[in-house]
Amino acid sequence: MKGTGHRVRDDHRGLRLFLHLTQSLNFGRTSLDCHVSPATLTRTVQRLEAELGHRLFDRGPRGVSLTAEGQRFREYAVQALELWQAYRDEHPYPAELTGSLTVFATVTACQALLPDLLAPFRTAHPQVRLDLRTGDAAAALARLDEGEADVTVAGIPARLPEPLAGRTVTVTDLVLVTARDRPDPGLDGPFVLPQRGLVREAADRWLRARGRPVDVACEPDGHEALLALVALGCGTGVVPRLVLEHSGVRDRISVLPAAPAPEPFPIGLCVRRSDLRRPLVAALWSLTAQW
Amino acid sequence: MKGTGHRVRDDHRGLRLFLHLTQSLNFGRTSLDCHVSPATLTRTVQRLEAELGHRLFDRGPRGVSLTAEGQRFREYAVQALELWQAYRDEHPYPAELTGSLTVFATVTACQALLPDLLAPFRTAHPQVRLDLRTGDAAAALARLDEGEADVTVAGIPARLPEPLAGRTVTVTDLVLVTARDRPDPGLDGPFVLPQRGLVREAADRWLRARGRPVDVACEPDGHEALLALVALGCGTGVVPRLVLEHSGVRDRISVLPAAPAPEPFPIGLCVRRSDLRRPLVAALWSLTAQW
DNA sequence: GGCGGACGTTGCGGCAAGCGCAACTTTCGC
DNA sequence: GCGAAAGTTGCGCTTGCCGCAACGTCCGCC
Repeated sequence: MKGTGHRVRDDHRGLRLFLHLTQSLNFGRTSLDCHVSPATLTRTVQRLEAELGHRLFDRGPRGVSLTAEGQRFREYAVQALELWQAYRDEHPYPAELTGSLTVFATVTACQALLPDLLAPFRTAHPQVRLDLRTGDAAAALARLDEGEADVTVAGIPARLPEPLAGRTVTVTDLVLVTARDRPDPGLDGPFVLPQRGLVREAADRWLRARGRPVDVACEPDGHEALLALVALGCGTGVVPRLVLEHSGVRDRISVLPAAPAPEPFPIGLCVRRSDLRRPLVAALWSLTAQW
Repeated sequence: MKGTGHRVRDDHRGLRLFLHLTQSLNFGRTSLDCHVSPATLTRTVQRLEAELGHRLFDRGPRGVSLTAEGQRFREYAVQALELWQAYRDEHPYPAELTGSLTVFATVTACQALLPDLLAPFRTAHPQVRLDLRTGDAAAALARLDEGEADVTVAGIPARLPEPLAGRTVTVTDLVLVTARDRPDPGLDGPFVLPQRGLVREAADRWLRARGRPVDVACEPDGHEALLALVALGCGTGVVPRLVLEHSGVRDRISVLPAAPAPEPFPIGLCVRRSDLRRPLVAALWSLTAQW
């Protein structure tokens, strides 16, 4: 599959992209954070500029900056979205929705995010049966594809496979951890890394950027297993900070200062785009706060 | 050519259709006034309702009525459009646009509408050369098709050919007229009707609705010619009220009371949809008030 | 001084959103 | 009962918008 056309109408996506860009002032950054291709972002802004008849950004070689017209349009965009949100807050999806929704989440997400994240939806639609499955973050997107889950809550890659829509709910960062009561293996000691998945990829990038040979001592499957090995002194581990903070073994682990700041690690909701039409999914989507 | 897909992005069309419908409470009426097919209107409302998760209208056999949620959404729609309009008023298309625009208008439109209609555009963009052509209303749309005009100001049919976009600027009604100083030929006397065009079609419908045999005395080409014949006492004429009011011979003509109220006659702007992307056309479009 | 990477833009292919036409259902009036 | 009127729906078609990948440009770095 190559391109997709617009899948589901979202009248405000252009405004949201624009607003994010006014803050990041960096096309690549916004493109990653909002899970759209750079081409789409460029064209979305071009389209806005054509409709308005004004340039919104000055693209200098030294980065982009907001023009005066862009600033005024930013005010409009903020107000328009607030107006919409006010309407949505007052008139959410009708209660008494029934049916069931299958949510797939990582263990960490269950502990750290799910309660707060789903509370508004649960309050509004107590009749809806929520089936919650847990598992490896790497399996989350596959579950969506296979139709075995309607929503996932997990780390999400910057670029999603095409039929999916993602929304970042929070960001954490990766931390390097060692056993607290063991001699410090340091940043050159053996590493304990996840076998696969987003954390592994991010860890690989980070380690490669340091340019030193890496000794991988073991590659457990799952964050809890990884932390257990680290607590046992098997080496230096890499995990999202959020995982560490909610771990049962956090008392036995300490965080190493990381030389180049590790990249932020986005965690969010993911659904099939086509499902945004289903009332249940749309209700959940609209009842979860935008990051 | 059958369907068209959406031609030019107009984020607010759905809201405008919805608002018109809240006032007419009649799908057919709104469909005609806004120049969209009944199917499109139905589906636009259905789409809104699906996105919101609420029914906006109750479709009873006895006509449609706004639901409570519809009323609240109406407030939102009004505010959203006002916000947008406020932005547009403050930041119209940039001045210093140059180039030329060919406007085609009927004689009546030139006299009655053009000055007020184009004043804001002229003020904002004095550099733009305006080529004004006049002619038969029936020829207006053909001129657009052939690319010989960029904009027309004329009576517009309820259903436009596909590649065109129309906007009603004002409405007038048809009136029956006779020579003031002649014996009244009455409503059964000979008629003077335009040879073709929208007025002829509307006149035919009106006459047919009365169900009496019609004696057409002459079929001049153009409203001014028609009024001249009427002033000469050739028979009873049918013209838009606006034409009569701006005619040079209006002193010699009097209006007959019409038995069934004649249908309103919309007059407006018309452009090629694809041209809404061109800065000049877009500027003109955005600087003309919505009816 | 050339080479590589970061950053934004553009050519291209493709999917599906959304349009109008026409047929259909339901309701009301004569 | 039959026909007109009003809204909905099946259908085919166009085209807007998406992502991919190639491209141009500018910077820093050895």
